[in-house]
Amino acid sequence: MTKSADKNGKTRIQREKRKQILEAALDVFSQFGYRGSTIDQIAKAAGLSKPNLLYYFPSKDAIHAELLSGLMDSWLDPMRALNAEGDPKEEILSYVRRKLQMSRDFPRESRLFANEIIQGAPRILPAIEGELRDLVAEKSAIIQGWIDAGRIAPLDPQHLLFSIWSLTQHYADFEVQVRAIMPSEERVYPRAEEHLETLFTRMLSV
Amino acid sequence: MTKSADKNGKTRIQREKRKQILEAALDVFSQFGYRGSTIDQIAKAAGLSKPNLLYYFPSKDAIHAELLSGLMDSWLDPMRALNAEGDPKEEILSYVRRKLQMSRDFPRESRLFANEIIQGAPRILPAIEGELRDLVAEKSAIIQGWIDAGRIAPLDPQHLLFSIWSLTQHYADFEVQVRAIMPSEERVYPRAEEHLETLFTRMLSV
DNA sequence: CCCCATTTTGACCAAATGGTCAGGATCAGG
DNA sequence: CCTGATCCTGACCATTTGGTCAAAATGGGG
Repeated sequence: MTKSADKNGKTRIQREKRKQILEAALDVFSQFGYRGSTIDQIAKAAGLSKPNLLYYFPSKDAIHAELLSGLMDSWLDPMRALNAEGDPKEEILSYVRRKLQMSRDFPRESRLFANEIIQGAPRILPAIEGELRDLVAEKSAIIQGWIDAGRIAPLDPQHLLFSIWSLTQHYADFEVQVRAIMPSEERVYPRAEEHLETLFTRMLSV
Repeated sequence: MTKSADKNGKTRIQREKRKQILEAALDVFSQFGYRGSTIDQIAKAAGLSKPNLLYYFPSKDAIHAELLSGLMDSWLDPMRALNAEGDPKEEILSYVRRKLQMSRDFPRESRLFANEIIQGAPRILPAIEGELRDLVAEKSAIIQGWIDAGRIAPLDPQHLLFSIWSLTQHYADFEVQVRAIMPSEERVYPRAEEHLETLFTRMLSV
């Protein structure tokens, strides 16, 4: 009890290796989806043997579940920050910018999520029908309030949110396609940000 | 030579069964991705035994390849129809409407494509870097021409095309999420069409 | 209804996959 | 530097998977 089981219930090695494994698993799962990925692949990517990996996680499923559960929360953060008290147009534009930043900085997470949804969300449907749904309801109401007050142009708040998601996540999820079409363009994201700023500015102007 | 090998080089049964198989494979591949799908799954969905399926197609890969190659072409059709001679705003809006219709009528095809791209487009990268890239270049030039003529508001033509793709395909690829958030809403697509019409109208107005 | 081409099947195979286990290597506190 | 806990490995196992094959069933033109 003295040497092991520190405050976290884990040793230093456990913390390090678990992080390594999750990092590798993110690489693999985000590219091949759950069923298309193998424990061996993940183990190799993490620099471990398969039995060694299974010493840290009980199963393939457990790794995937841990990744997803950690993801959902941070994924919703940019939307949570949407503040009813702020300036409507600026609030929405900030949300778009934050979301685009996440596509740029965490494309693997975006693809992991996309894979899960496309395949019918077998593992996170509850979270979508719960947390996400509630959050959407809350923020839709705020946006509707802005519209009713004549502070932004009228539109469907829920579809506005869908538009924000699809426009921003596209750059991460379909990165290969984007790059194939603008190969020389190093600065995809700055241009994308400009474009989306233009788009939403025009769209929201009364 | 008399009884078999009609004009198509295939018998009636071959034509029927191959169609059945492709139909079933579309169901399965679009949901689980290539690596996540099994021949047995497809065979069962098509009402055949595995060896019987393999009598009609030489391998799992061949089925997938045939689906994808057939897809690429029809996928680009709506963009091909974009006509430099037409009214700019109406041309773009028609393109959006056609693309949204495809999401509504062929969601499995959309997801098959999305799966392929997310996973790095291992099988259709050439087509993307070829046909698609050329078509984008061509249509971007047309749009740029409209902008230069002051007929639509200025914006980045390539990113405009990305926006059209992402906004419309989202309703097919993330259908589960959309439905989870608007479960009561039977009329997702009519509303989506209205929303996108509003969005692009505002965006393109000088 | 005969006969050959076409279609279908069950049995089979090698490789891959998720997971287990006993024992050996290593680490760190005393 | 000893000792028990932690960490790691090779060997192993059952199941799944992509694919083959010989032989049986079926079909349809003559």
